[in-house]
Amino acid sequence: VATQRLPGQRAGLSRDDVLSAARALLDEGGLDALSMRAVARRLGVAPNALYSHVAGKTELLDAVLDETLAAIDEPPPGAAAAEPAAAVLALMCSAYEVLAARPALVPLYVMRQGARGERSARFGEVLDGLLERLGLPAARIPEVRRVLIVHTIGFASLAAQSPDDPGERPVSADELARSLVHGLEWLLAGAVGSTTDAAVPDRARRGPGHA
Amino acid sequence: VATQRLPGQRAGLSRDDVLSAARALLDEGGLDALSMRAVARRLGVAPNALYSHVAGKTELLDAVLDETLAAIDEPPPGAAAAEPAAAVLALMCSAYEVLAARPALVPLYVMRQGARGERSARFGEVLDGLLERLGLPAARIPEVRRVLIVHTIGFASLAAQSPDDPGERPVSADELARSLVHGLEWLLAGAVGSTTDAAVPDRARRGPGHA
DNA sequence: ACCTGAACACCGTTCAAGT
DNA sequence: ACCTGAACACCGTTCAAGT
Repeated sequence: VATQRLPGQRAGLSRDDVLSAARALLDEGGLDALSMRAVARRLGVAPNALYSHVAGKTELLDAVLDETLAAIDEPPPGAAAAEPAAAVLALMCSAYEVLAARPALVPLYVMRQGARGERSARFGEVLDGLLERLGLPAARIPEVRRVLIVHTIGFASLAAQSPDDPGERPVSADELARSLVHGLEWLLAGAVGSTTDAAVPDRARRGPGHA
Repeated sequence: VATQRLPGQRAGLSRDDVLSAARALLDEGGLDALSMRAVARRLGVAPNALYSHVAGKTELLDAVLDETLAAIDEPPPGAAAAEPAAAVLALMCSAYEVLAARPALVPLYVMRQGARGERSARFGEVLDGLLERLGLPAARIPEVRRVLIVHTIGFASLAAQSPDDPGERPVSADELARSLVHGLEWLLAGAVGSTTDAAVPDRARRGPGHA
């Protein structure tokens, strides 16, 4: 992108160029590597050129974060209707994987209120729909949504831990994923059980270890 | 602390002075307000003077974080033996309150692997002891510990959200605390239930809403 | 041992100016 | 509308020097 330009010539930058450069820096060097000046350097422009396409660093980070959430797999409508509990598990696991794949973003997701972009909103709506289909009364849905998301993001942030600290036991990714699912099942069973006692299928109670 | 000094005179700084200055900045202006130079400014010394008492910013933050965890209330040995489930709830609620009271530290706690100081280690040991007393087999304790801590830190980070974003519904502190406890109860019930089905007392199943 | 002056290599953001 | 030069007010950290 850094083709030599004479002074006064346009760089032909687009907002997407800025976002992808930011994403690339994030993946290569983590959150520390992502500075406005580094993005500009990578694009071959002056640092302040970015402000024509982005309001500031915060907006840039929010955009990258929300864009990332687009990769979350929504459960097919059929599965949502037939097995809502399994669909919740699948949805949360997908969110976990998406965030764990871009570890540097997780602390950001935590620092903010969980991102306010449209992808994030969509994720919440899909989850709410599944919880409704599970038979939860509308009044309990915000709490259960909160609990499930906190759990999932929390485990994503565990998975995102940089291996720069060799002193601690690493906790294999496998073990972490199993704990994630176990916790989700316990939370779901508790949430549903505190309302009706027979609304969660057996397989969401036993966990994958017994499959 | 910033008494006028002639050049060449000692400032009489101690490591504790540096830590408390850092804590004060953190409480007043959040994580952004805590810079080495700001700490030095507040103490009336040159920025590099701090490096005589602290290895660097990271070590300083770790020290403040771990010191904060000292405020977590350990359950009295009697309660731990008689009502281990209730003791777990009390322990986690105390940790939640301590972290929620110093909101700026929560993202840090999340970004690191949950702090590696001795207070943090002590917290883990106490929790492990309670889980053992609950009747959990040793092999399942790491997982349950992980799940409970992720849940608690996650809710602390929710509670720590700065109110700088008036667009979202605030979610009252009360509502948040209730969700925290509900989630803890669900997780405990699930963890214990997946082993023995009668080891968790009724009150840890019903939740505080029915008290 | 503890502290300062000066410096290095960075930041995010703004302002005025150019095309 | 898009970009640059220059600047402002910051960072964390290091090095040599002073007492």
